[in-house]
Amino acid sequence: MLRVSKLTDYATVVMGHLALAAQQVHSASEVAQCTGIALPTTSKVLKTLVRAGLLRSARGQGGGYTLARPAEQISVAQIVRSFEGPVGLTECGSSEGLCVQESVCSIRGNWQRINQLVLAALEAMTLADMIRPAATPIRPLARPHAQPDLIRAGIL
Amino acid sequence: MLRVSKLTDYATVVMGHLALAAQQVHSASEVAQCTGIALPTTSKVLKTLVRAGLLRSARGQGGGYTLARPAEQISVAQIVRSFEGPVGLTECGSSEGLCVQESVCSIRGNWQRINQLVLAALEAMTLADMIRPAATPIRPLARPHAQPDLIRAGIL
DNA sequence: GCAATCAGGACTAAAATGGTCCACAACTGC
DNA sequence: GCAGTTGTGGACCATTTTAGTCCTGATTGC
Repeated sequence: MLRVSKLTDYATVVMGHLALAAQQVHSASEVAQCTGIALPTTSKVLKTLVRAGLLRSARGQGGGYTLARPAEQISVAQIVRSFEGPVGLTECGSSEGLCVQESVCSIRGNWQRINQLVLAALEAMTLADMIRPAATPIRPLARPHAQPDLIRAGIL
Repeated sequence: MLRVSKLTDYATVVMGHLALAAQQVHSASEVAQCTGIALPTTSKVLKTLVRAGLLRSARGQGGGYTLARPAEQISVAQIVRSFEGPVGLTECGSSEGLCVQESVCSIRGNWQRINQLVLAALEAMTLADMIRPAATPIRPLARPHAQPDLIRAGIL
């Protein structure tokens, strides 16, 4: 459904939680409790984020997780990539002989452009933006311009 | 992997094929042959597109499929929606008690904004654009044509 | 040493996806 | 009206992906 996996979704929630108290160390069980995500799953998410370099971890008593960088320097795209791999709406790379016609190939090329737009959207939003209440637009101009598109498309 | 389903991918190829000779009627087998997609699958895709109102069909000898509207009036978003349902990167609607914290809720809200950007990108690209050769194929960043799209969408 | 905590990976269950097939309905041409 | 062609709708199955759990081991602090 053109959707991000649940793990990715959890990851943004988890990262958001850590970002709210960025200076302190959070254990997996604390994060699980505060976010309402089951502990084993939370743990899995945290481990993945460490491997992706977005979190730092410390073992032993008093150990836990902290952001590897300030929230302003962590983009949603980075979080998504940690779980979904390189962002790409179509397979494209793994061609299956579909590209027998130039029409097909032009379509593939154009999918790339769409990819770039999506990627740019994910790149532009930082973790710091995510924990900011949604009502406040990050870029004041974004709203008024996006709205007409939606209306034009008959979605709203 | 934040990707559109294969059926959706096929659909853009199929729609592209029909758009290249929009005035003539294409049978399912002709489309299958020209696109290289297996006939039963092609048929499934075509049926879905008819039900979505993007194609018109005619039965019997000399029957087949044609675009319901000019290619300029068919957006990629409409094609995607036919197969993926309403575009949304996160579940959000089907809340599972994750929204126990305001931090979480702000994150959900911000996901909505990302959704809107993605949607705008899909909305902005029409079928007519898709069959136009991607002038400069597959080069990340700074393409003269992509740039205005990003600005219009409020991303840059 | 012991308890707390993360690390890595195996494993399972459930769901989504892709793909095929069939019986039927509608249309065309003769 | 009949035969052949073409779309319709839905059932069905195999495969892959995803989500989630659990276990064993390593590291750290007291």
